[in-house]
Amino acid sequence: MLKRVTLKQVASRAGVSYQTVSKVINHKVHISTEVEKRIWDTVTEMGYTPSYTARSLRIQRSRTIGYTWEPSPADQANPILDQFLQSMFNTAEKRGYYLLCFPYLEPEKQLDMYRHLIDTGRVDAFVVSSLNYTDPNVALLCEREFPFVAFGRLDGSLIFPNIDVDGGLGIRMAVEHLLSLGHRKIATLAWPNNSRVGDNRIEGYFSAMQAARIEVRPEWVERGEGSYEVGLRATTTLLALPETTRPTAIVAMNDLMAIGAMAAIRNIGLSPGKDIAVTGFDDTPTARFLNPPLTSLRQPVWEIGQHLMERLITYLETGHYPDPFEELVAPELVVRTSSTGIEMDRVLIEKGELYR
Amino acid sequence: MLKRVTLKQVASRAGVSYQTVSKVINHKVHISTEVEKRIWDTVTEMGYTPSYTARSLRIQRSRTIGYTWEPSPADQANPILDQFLQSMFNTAEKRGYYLLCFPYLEPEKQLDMYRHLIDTGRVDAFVVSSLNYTDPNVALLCEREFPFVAFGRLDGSLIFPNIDVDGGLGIRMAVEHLLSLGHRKIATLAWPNNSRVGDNRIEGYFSAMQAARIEVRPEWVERGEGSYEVGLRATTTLLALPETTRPTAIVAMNDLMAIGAMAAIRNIGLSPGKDIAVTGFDDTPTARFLNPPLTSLRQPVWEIGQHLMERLITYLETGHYPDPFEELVAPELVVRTSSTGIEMDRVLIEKGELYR
DNA sequence: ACAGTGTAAGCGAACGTTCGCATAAGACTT
DNA sequence: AAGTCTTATGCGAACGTTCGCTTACACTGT
Repeated sequence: MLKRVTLKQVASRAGVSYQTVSKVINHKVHISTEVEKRIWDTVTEMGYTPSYTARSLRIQRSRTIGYTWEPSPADQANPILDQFLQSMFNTAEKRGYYLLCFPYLEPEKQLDMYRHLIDTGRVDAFVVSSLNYTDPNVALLCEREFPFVAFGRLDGSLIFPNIDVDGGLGIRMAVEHLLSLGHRKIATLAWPNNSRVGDNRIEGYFSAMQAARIEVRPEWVERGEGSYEVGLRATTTLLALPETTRPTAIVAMNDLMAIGAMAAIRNIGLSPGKDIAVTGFDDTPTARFLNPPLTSLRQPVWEIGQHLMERLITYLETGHYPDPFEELVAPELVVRTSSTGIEMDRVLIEKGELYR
Repeated sequence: MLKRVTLKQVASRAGVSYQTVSKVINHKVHISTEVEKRIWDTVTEMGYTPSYTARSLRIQRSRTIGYTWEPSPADQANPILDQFLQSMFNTAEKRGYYLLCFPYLEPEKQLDMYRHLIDTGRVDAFVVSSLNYTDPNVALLCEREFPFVAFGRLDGSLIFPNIDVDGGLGIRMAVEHLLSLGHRKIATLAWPNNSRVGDNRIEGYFSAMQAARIEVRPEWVERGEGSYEVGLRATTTLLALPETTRPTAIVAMNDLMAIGAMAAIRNIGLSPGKDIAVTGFDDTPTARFLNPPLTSLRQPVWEIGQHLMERLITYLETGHYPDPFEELVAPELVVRTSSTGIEMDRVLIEKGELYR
């Protein structure tokens, strides 16, 4: 807080010009080993650390990357936030970068926020997530040609480097899993139309059903905003269908709707997993501990954060993005009792095998 | 990315010296209204934004606050992270500050990380959380007299501004709630000794029991590292006690152990909430959706983040902390079926009253 | 002995601000 | 009308780096 050792002080102590010290520190020049050693010794002896700000001013870079994300509603934890952030911090730090986090605001204010961070030179680039079709922030960054990478793609005219989870594939995996268990009447709890992620996921449901030559009945597709309540209500409706069309399995587009679905199943005296199969999406940490444990789809969050960050920093340092420019990764289907009815989790816990 | 408008450019266009422009922008001086208007006009016309880096270099402040936190294990979401971060971003941004987030590393490396951020002048202050008795980072900051505030207190010799949740009070509230329901044989699932937070919480159990003149039997106190498995095993042990000492209620120090406890109760054919009452701590978002919904203690996270940030920034700007220097806030007991046995949640859901 | 070559280190300038002091001009005192 | 006080603006310097150019010097080859 008090003192700050500067290049000049080090230089005068070491008996050289301060510019020479700078060059030694940055390995910019060949220098007599004797002087070099003397300089390094004084540096450590005096505890010199270059001023981040002064360096930034000179090189015109902040070595800082901006990130913001949409906060979860209070009743709903963000299952991947912690890991995603940590993976980005870690990979960024290894290359000398840090993340500047800023609040998530209403659209117009948010745009100003981005502008401000760009114009003040506070960040060199952004990471952007939870995109939707017409994301004004992405448009701004593209228009300004400001560097960024995205978690999530957008199939409009804008092109930018991104990594996305193949939600369609994930749901297809879930449906195929249910088909392999013998289910034929499979319903889905989907998001409203026109959400980028939602459309992608439900596409997997339709394509898997089509591949199995099962006609999807319109009443099997329930839509809503992804909450517990929607899952509960929609499933209650589904279960009231006549015997011939009543689904025996439910594929939810997120865990919370799946949890609601299980509650609805229990409400009418049936047993989730045994009587009606349920799957979710996200593999919320508590999914394992639900009753019954929930079959869900897990995203390779750590890898995504790491790859995004590596690509972004490579771009900042070299001026071009490494391949692949766009990457689509598969989620992993985590099978638990809610779809199979077999309580293997508990068995394994008792045998002490599940959590070595 | 390409151009940057500087003070000098604005000045020459406005026909004044660049220093004058600076003064006008910073409201540092009284100036003829005519010139002032001309300057402001050119500023907006040219889209000038002061360079954050240059300003920082000059004023020797970064207006940046550092924060890191211990990542949750993969099977356990951090229930308050999102909200805590957002509350800090928001209050910081309102006063022109941003948060720099950095990775959580092993102790020695972490100390270097803190040192580095201080010595390079990258941050003006820190927010520190999840303290334990001998936190080397806190010791470093105290020794260097570097500004910081903490989420959590430490009752050693170090004094620093902090806000903490009164975990002891929370547990006392939970125990008193159970007592009021008629329970007398109340067990607890506690953390290992010598964790700052754990010791504080269990103290509430002992004091509430003592106040009710109930002798705590040693076998009622189970300890472990706060996981689902510990909750499951410890509760299985508790339920195997002879009728006379077998607890009718279980107070867990976090939600995950409570979830394990409920599983153990179900394992022996009993019903959590009806036969054995269970309470947790943290009010994980999914707590509401468990079967039965879990009674838990909620921390006023948003207020904590906001107050911490406000106090820290006030210190940075004025040089002294506003009162109170230390603040202890009460958690809120959220009563649900796992302790009462009455399924009011479902009733209310059906009546549409719970989630207006 | 002298030009040519290579290397070690220094020098001045610049990055874009803010800050304190100097100065000019006008207004006010005496 | 000369001196003092305000007020509005300008000026130089500094914050702590990095970068490109120049200088100094020793070493080679003829």
